[in-house]
Amino acid sequence: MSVRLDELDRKILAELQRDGAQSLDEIATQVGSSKTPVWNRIRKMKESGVIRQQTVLLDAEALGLEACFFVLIRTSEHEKHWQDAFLRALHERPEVMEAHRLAGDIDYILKVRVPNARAYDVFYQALISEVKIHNVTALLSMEEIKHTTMLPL
Amino acid sequence: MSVRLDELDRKILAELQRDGAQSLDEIATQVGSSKTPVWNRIRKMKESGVIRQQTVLLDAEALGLEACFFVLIRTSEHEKHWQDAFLRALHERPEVMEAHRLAGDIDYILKVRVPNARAYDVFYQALISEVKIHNVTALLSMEEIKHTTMLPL
DNA sequence: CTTGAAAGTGTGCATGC
DNA sequence: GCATGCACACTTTCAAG
Repeated sequence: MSVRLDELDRKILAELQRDGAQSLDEIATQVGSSKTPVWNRIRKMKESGVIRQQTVLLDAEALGLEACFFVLIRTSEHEKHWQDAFLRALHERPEVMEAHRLAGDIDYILKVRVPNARAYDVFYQALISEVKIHNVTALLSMEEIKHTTMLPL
Repeated sequence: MSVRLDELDRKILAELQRDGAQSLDEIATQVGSSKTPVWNRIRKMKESGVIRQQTVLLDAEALGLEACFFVLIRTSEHEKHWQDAFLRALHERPEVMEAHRLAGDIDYILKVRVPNARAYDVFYQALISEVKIHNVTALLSMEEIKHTTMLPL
């Protein structure tokens, strides 16, 4: 899975993470190189999947998504059939921003963004009606202290 | 905080979230409009902060960041002085991808990305030596089932 | 909103270091 | 490998209808 990257590659990635709208010339200047090598390296990193996607980050509050919950899930079901249904439900629902399978006594954690607490309840009721879940704890975020997509290089 | 957006604005945002590298012409075609109105709306949404950042998403595993922890924190300290120090520590550490202040008996949740479990321990020891923390539970992610930055519009 | 035009950028190639 | 220059098509940006 891991790919070999040198200092220059990492500098380029850092610039792209910081601002993905920069021109090749700007990036080349920032990293102390020139257009051709920067362009070739970016192309390779896109092909190899190190760079997965170019996107914009939106302001959730400005869009009226004012509630964020972390959902801790314990299940008694561990068969493949159940898991498939559960994963499908997570992928289908756009309010599920993130989902992880965990080690330990909590089986899954979700991050869910919705307009308000009522919308969370609608989501929750729909989810438990689709798949059997043993135990759920919802943690309500009062304040997003930090949120970054910039991976440490 | 909330901004009024019409159908066209939302379609534009959906396209930008899906692929932030598209040209104005492509977006205009996708949303059934033309370059100038699309350009004006994007400019306004950048100014108003609805569009916060343009960036690239990298593959954490390919970069050797193979461990992801959710950290549940209870604290006994609730004075401003303590909180300032804690927030500063979180902002300074690049491995902290996300941090929320919660309602309920758990005070904070963090999402931390590191190369391996050893690196998490280094982070953890450094954090508790900097600020006093009452109780910590770390949840280790075995598998990232879903991870999206695309907000539901 | 549409047209259109000027300035800037991405992409690719060719040269020599 | 890298820097530089060049070329063309495409894109952004913005003024005027």
